[in-house]
Amino acid sequence: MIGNDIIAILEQIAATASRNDKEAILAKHARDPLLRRVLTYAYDPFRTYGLKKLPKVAKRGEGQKFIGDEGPIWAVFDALAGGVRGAKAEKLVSDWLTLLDGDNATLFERILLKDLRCGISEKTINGVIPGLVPNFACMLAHKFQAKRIKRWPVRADIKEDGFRVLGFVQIGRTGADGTIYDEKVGFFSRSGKPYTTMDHLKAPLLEAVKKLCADWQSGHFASDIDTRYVRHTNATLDGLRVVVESEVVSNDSFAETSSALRKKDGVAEGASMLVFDVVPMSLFDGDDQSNPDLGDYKVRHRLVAELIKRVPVGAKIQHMPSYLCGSEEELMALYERVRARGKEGIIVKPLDGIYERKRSYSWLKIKAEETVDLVVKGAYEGEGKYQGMLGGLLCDFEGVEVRVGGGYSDEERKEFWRLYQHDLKAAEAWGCVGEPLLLGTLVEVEYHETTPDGSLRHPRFVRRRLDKPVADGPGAGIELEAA
DNA sequence: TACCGACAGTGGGGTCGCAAT
DNA sequence: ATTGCGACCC
DNA sequence: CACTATCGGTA
Repeated sequence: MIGNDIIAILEQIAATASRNDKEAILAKHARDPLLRRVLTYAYDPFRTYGLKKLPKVAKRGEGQKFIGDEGPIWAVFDALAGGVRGAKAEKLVSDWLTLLDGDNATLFERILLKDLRCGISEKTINGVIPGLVPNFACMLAHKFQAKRIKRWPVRADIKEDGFRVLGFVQIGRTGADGTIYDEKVGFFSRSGKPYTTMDHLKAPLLEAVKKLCADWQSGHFASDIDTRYVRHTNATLDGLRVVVESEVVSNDSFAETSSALRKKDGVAEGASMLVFDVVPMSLFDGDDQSNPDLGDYKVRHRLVAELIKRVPVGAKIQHMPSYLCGSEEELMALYERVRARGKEGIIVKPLDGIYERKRSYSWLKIKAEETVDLVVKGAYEGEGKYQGMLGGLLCDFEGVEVRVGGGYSDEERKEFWRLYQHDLKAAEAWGCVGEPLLLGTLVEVEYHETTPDGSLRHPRFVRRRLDKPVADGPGAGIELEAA
């Protein structure tokens, strides 16, 4: 196949809204090497190209093409993925854009933007061609709904406002089949990106896991641990290859933690690792999202406790506090207590819950939601499927401009954009906004919390408040943004 | 038949590194 | 030194 | 992180 064929396939996939049809088209061409390479280069999250806006060039009608899955063009992607940036990168891209013909240039652009624009992504692709696109997944929570709780009591873990860190810990050992497993520890984010600022926690964590496994295999405390889990951990290497699930916080502030963890050549000295789960690493090896044989949360919670007991003194590795709750009332009372202690909220987990490598209704998060009414100061257009309608509203929050870009229905995006255009025209015609339809009106905005800069974290539109008078009178304080 | 779970695709504040200015 | 962009975290 | 829209399997 050549690039033109790939574009034709992408058009076919884009043309149908049916997910089954998209999958069928993918399946039909699943063996084509060019398609496979295109899908991988576009959707592998570990390949980034450093360009979100592509250089404009005068395209030729006829020119170079993608031919099969080989050729010099792939070196361009590899160079960008390898870190080539700036003018050098821009020249590479614009040179190729002038060489490629129309379809092939389009394909080139879509891969670089990491969006083939046909309504498929890593999940659908891997569903049809298992393992084609590299990915990483860990367990995540849904918003709390009481009806999701099937049995009481539940365990409520504290939810810290920090960073999810998964520690992959492997103890050096020769396996039954002779495979040699190195001794190593790696820290990763919830999307599988490595953290480099917590190397000082590797040795103590490794030490704790080693002791845990030694005591485990000597039958030290295994008698009261779920037999399924013991069988797995003793009969396989899983006990020596574990993933330690934690939240890392530093200096009691999300911004501080963010700064400490992102520094390129830094050590997050103040970082505390709050461990809330331990899972056999084998669960992360294959495509399976879960394995009921790997123990329920009762077992894993106990394992975390045993692990933490074996952490060398002084190392900032602790057990995330958690509490048993027997009713919804107890949950809410606990939530209020932890909020009063400055924590973000709680994560509710069933005692018999298995670890699932996906967003699961088994974990339910409760966190703060605040509401405020804001004056609309401006608006901006959306992108992609929201072109020609509202992208978001510019709102005033105590003198700080907050962009509110989510929460609208598609109908509201169209309507608000119309109203905004009307207000702009009126202002142009009369030099002022006479009776504005959108500008100067109130909208209710929900958010998580205020930020240190005085803005809103996670702002989203709830509804208009035309029923409520604007504090300073209708249309007060309107300034149209400069063109 | 009506509901709901999984996906895709929009959008936010804030932090860093890097390249251009 | 400052600014803007891209990648990531939430 | 937050949200909405859609398809298609389930209840």
